[in-house]
Amino acid sequence: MTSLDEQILQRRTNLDELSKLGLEIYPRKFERRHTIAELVEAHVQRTHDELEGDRIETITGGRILAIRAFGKAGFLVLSDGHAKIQVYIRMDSMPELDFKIHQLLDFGDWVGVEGRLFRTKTNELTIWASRLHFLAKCLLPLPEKWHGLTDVETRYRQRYLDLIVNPDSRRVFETRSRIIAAVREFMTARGYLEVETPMMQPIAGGAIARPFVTHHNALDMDLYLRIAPELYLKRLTVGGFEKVFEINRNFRNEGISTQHNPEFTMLEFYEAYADYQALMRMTEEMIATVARRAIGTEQIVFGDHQISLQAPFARLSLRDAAREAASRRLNREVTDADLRTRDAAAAIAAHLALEVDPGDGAGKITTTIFEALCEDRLIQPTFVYDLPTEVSPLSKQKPDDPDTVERFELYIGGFEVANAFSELNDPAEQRRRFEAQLKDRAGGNLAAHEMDEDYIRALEYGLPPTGGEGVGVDRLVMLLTNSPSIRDVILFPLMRKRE
RNA sequence: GCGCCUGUAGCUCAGUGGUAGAGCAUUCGACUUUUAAUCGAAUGGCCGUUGGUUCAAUUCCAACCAGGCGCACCA
Repeated sequence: MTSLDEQILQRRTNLDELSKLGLEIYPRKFERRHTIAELVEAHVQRTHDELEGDRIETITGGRILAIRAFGKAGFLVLSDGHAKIQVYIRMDSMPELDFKIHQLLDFGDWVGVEGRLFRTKTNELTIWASRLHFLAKCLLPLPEKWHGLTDVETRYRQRYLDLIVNPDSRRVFETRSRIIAAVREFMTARGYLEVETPMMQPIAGGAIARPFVTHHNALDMDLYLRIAPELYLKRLTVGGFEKVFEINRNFRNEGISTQHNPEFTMLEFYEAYADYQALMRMTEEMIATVARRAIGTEQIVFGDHQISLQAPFARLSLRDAAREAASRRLNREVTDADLRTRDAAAAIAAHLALEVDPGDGAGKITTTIFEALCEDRLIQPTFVYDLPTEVSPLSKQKPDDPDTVERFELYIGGFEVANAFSELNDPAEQRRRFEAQLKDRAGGNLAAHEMDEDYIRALEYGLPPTGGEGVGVDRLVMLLTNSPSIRDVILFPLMRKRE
């Protein structure tokens, strides 16, 4: 028999023995007078003498995280997830039955306790148990108390174990919840309406990415899991909702990395009458505000870096960034004209040993140069603005420069956190952009945008000047919780199936 | 998809071409204020899977499975 089998058998035997004592081994409810967190918060400052004077009686419950038994007495450590408290068990302080229950408990079981608060010799806040109630059995052995669970695969596949034994992991997800609440509060306070748009879409639009395909049986229709809510949210702006936002999942059928999970959470919002400059100001305020509310500071530590999220953030044009980085790297002057000429840009990329597709134009190549040379160096929050039109099928061009759009990406910690632009609202130009994407698609780029006739029709009804933005919520959580991998901030990241 | 690394007890980790090791956990014994409780004893292994080399493989080699990191794709 293996150690695992043996330990499971022992726990089952203990459960059988509990049953033989006449207990309901899966009781239906237990009424707590206080949670453990409430007890700790209310009494952690109280001294031994104060507690003896007050005689505070409580009824509480939790999972057993430690058992230290010695003969006719012992200690349990109970957790309610937020806080821990010690319980003192004495044979002569409780009914015989309750003490027998104590002898059949295993690490991980759920119990309820009645008793009085006191402080031990070592000054630990403790419940002196007068009753012990069995609530549920943990039939499988838990990871070790001291080293905890470090195997990342088990942490992701069996997140419940991670949450039981690794308080830091639990804290990440509590912070995640606060971050999302703070974002929602920020948007709502600014008069934004929260909406939900389709996750299953007949045309996967609003981003450049490969979608997941699914099928509706009754309609016998293929559908795509959305890669972005963008085109639907802008339809709402056409419909007269001037400020809308959605916080929800997007699905992109692409590689997995420390910064990419196939499903990820995005805040996306649209504001009529705003342009990308207004969105930059709003974004830096939002990120600073959310950081303050969720973690209490704008100064964060991310890996080896100290990052200040205090507004205003740096601003850098993409062409300038690419030009300067390429000039430095090649040790010669690269001009703006070089980056705007296909052949010159391609030659520069070649010198930089960057791969360029034959179909890539000057704008795409400039973006490639930027991504290779600049992206991971943008540690402090930086708006990279004025992107090439070629890589921005839904953004509005600059009035004096049709090759450039009013768009920015926000970089923090070396990766992209947000992407925003003045929305293209000219239906004729939008049709031309879609057609360019179709050409790209015909050339084999499965991520290129499809034609969306209904979206063009919506624009024909009139989209007011509008600014729109997407914020990668998971990445924001990574930054604010100092998590190096997106999987550390997603409760159940996608894993390969295992038999 | 490519490259590098990892997989040994429930957990955390050592280790070796010749019958497999520790700590915690588990079991038994002692113990009525411990807190990584302590003390004594014991149990627990298809060394990821399948092949190959070898007298002999957990160890060397290959493929596969799973994971991590990097690249690519992208947010």
